[in-house]
Amino acid sequence: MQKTEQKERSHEQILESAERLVREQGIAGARVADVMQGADLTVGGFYAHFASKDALVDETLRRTGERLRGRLFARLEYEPKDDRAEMVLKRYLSPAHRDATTLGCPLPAVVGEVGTTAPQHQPVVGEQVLALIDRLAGHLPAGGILPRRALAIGLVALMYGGLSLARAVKGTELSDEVLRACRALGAAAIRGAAGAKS
Amino acid sequence: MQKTEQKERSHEQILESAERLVREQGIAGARVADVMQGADLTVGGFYAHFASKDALVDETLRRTGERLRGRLFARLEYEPKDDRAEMVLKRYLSPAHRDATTLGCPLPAVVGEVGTTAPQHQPVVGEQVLALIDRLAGHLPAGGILPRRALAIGLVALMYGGLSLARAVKGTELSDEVLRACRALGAAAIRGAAGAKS
DNA sequence: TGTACATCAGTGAACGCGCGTTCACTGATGTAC
DNA sequence: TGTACATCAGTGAACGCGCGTTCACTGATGTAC
Repeated sequence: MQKTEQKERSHEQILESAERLVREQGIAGARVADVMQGADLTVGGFYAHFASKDALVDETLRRTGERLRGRLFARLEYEPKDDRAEMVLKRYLSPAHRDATTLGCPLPAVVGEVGTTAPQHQPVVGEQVLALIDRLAGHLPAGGILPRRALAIGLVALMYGGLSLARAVKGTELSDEVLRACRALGAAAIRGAAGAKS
Repeated sequence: MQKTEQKERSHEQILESAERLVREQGIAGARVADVMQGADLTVGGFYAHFASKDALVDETLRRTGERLRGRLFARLEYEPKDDRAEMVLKRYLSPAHRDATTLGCPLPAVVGEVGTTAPQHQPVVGEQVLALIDRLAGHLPAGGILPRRALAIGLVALMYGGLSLARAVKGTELSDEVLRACRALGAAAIRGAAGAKS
């Protein structure tokens, strides 16, 4: 194996390890030494790949955001157009997504930190939230009770809020109840908007 | 001043300092030394008042939760019954509440941590979320498109999610937009439920 | 009433630990002649 | 083709710092006689 090739592989593995850890443990919880261990490397080598932990976290947030959107909006072409937004809602607010902490949406783990102790990541998180809103808006009906974009924003807040609360009280009855209630409220909002259209 | 009286005063001041810091900086960000400094005391005295930082945080979360509900549901008797839930929604999702980090809802600062690195506070957070849901449910119409409790849960997730996102992107256009969109979506859900009733 | 002692809230320095970051070094790979 | 040297990804120990917690001590307040 070539040297550069080897280094790119390591770089990739560091990022993948970071993606898992940030989703699971948040920003502060994803320690550099643990990230490197998860990539089968030792701490010292980290700074040959990234300028700082903050740089790694920013890159990681971009990638987890992209991957989330990829999974969330995948294979929608087989669904009727009017059902697609609700499909996304159901995927996001599923028990499977709540429990898949190493794979799912990173927002529940990081939004609170960005609002408090990690404001340096605000730009990236802003970008990712916007990207999610735009993508969802593309599957919503226009001319409903709410402007398309407003509905998309509200739904993203509902999804993020519901998933975060469900994860925070994971293991209790309330956790499943939160997911169900948010799916129902979101679906009603989407259908209400579609209904008001005709 | 009597000794016990003095100690009670200090205890109270420690708690008030912790309430401010936890809301502003989250659990990890509210350091024991800073909490004590905020109460005009030094670190060493802390353990005469609380068994551990975790114990302080639990107590703090109970108190900030109670205070939030007090403020959020205050003076509603002057509003028409049907407008009360919407009033609560507007108070929670106001720019003033977003900016009042030392006084407002503690959930945005702590829910993420409880879901990741601070699961020991799950029971208290669960209690507080439930209390908020119950209180809000009391102001919602029965017999709507969603059961009262489900609507209350969905609204709490929407409010928490909207406020958290608005705080995370504070200072950008998106921040105000999130608050507005969530208010609109929540209001539509409440009115929709009320409308379906008659 | 005054004096000696007991109590105890709070102090300040230290402890152990974990974190992000740095750096001298290693050893495998690639290059020059 | 073989040998000497250069490169560089990764190692592992150390650095400085900050955290939660502990503890010997202080000094003001309260009590006994």
